Amino acid sequence: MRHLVTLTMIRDTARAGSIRRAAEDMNITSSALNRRIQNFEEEFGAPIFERLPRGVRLNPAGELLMQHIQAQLGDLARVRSLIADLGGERRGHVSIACSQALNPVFLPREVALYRREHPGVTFSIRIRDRARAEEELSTFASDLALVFEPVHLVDFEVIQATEQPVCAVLSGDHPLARREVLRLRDCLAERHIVPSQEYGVRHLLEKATRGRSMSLRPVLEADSFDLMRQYVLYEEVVGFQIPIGIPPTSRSGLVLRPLHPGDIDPGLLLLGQMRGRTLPVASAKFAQQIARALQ
Amino acid sequence: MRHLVTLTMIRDTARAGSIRRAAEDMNITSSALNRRIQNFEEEFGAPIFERLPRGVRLNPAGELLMQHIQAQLGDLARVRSLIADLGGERRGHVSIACSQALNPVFLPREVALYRREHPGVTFSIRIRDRARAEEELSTFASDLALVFEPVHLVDFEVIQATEQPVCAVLSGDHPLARREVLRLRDCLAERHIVPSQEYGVRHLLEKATRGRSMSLRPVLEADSFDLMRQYVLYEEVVGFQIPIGIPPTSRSGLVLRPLHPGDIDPGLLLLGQMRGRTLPVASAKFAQQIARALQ
DNA sequence: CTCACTGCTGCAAAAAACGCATCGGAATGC
DNA sequence: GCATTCCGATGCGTTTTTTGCAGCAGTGAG
Repeated sequence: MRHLVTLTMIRDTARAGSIRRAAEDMNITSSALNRRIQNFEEEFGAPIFERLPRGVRLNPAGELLMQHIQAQLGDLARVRSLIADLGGERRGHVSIACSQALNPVFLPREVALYRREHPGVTFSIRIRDRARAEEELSTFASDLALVFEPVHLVDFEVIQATEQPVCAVLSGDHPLARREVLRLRDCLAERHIVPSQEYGVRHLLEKATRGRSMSLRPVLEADSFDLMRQYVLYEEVVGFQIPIGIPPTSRSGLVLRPLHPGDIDPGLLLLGQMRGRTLPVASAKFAQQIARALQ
Repeated sequence: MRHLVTLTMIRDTARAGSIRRAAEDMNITSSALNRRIQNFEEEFGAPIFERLPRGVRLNPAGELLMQHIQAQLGDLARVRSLIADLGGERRGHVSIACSQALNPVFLPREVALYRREHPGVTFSIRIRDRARAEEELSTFASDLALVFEPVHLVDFEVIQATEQPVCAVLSGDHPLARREVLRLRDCLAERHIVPSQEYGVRHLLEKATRGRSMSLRPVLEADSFDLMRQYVLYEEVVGFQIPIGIPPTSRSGLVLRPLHPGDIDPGLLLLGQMRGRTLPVASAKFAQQIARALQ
């Protein structure tokens, strides 16, 4: 889109933090980019960049303009998607930021299901921790976010919510695996492994232990749920995850046991979008499908 | 804004209904405009105009695009207004579409009041009947609409509502002027004048007479409330208007008498904006002021 | 100090947009 | 039924805009 090049250049320059660097990235000379920016500022009536000795940075006006640019780009994508849709092509692109837990089962299944109906639709999936996932929405980098226990819900408009209780993950050989329901205290008495700070499961675990003469003493702390799932097969430890992230009961030797209700609060898995935004058709339809699946 | 010229040209072409005519209006040759449109359609990936033997017309895709263009232009105006505001200049522009009734007193007073505080803010006021006023909102031609008894409230987001009873307007010499409260039946027994079809007052009058053995037999039907106010001073007739449109009781010889409650429903004077839209600062502040004044 | 890196600017070349004249087609007037 | 009128499209030469190149001045790190 010819009329948007200046705007996207401004956006990329702001991201790169320097005109020269940005120019290099987009394979033009810095002078060309510099002039574009200067001309834009002149007709815009106000400077949008602060000139620093080490590069440029958006000033407050620029920040405002940047929001406008993002919104414009997003809306244009939405319009194109709508138009493709009325042509009966059902093309489009869905970008979604989601927690790691959705990785192994849920998301692959849902995406495949959707693409079976609409082969013209493409996807980008970005695995992000809950804070970053919300950021993705407000920068228009993703249309949707599917997060476990989001942090600050401003600008996050909930489309669908489901409770997900924290469960213990262990090997079938583990002594605790014989019981149907586990107490959190018993789990923590064993050797255990927990996700790192930025994840919702960890947050809920800390909330559950705080002020109850229990404490987390993990033998392993990791930011990969997949790794932790594998690890319980190698050492006799207890892991913690939410059911949606566990592959179907198979011969993997992995066992999932609910924790006693009352020992730990269930968390919320939320599907959401940027508040007030109108999503492209493809994204909106996919959101509907996921919402149904979550119920 | 250089990057918007193609978009505004497309908009104006759609309005003009023909490339040649539009090109003439904007003082360029038709070939230049034609090429712009062709190039845009090519990179957009779909035609947006239907080529007719007598000109062009937007196709469905074009209609969608047009909404996008309007939204973009509106949002850019909002951003500029925000930026001007953070510079402490308090500049901006307010465009408002309103019923004729607000003409003589209310709007001039409120605009003057606002401009006393913020001399940098300019106004456009468009007098429109209620249907057109709502149209203005959805085409982004006006930020605000202040209308008496709007027609179809979709896309019309009410900011403030006030009841306005229909009153009789007559000369001080008129026989009915001696009574404090008038019956509608008595008024219609006299020679009377009414606004034309498109106005809310007329609508309420017809609603009040329908099926009650009363009927409107106006000696004069006009689309100017000002004219009708003047006319009652020249002939012994009864006019109908809402209080907000009547100049303060003065030596004009004009008398305002309420109609008996129950004879006719009061109408609603509504201040509204395009649903879901974020208004520029100046318009939002002015809307607040008007909302207070209406209470 | 040197060095590296920044944004900025004169000038010529390349690219894009424009005006002019004209074509073919479809509705309108007589 | 034919001339007229109005429409969008297009080839071509000219004008305007954008770009690349090279070099400038300023700033901070080592």
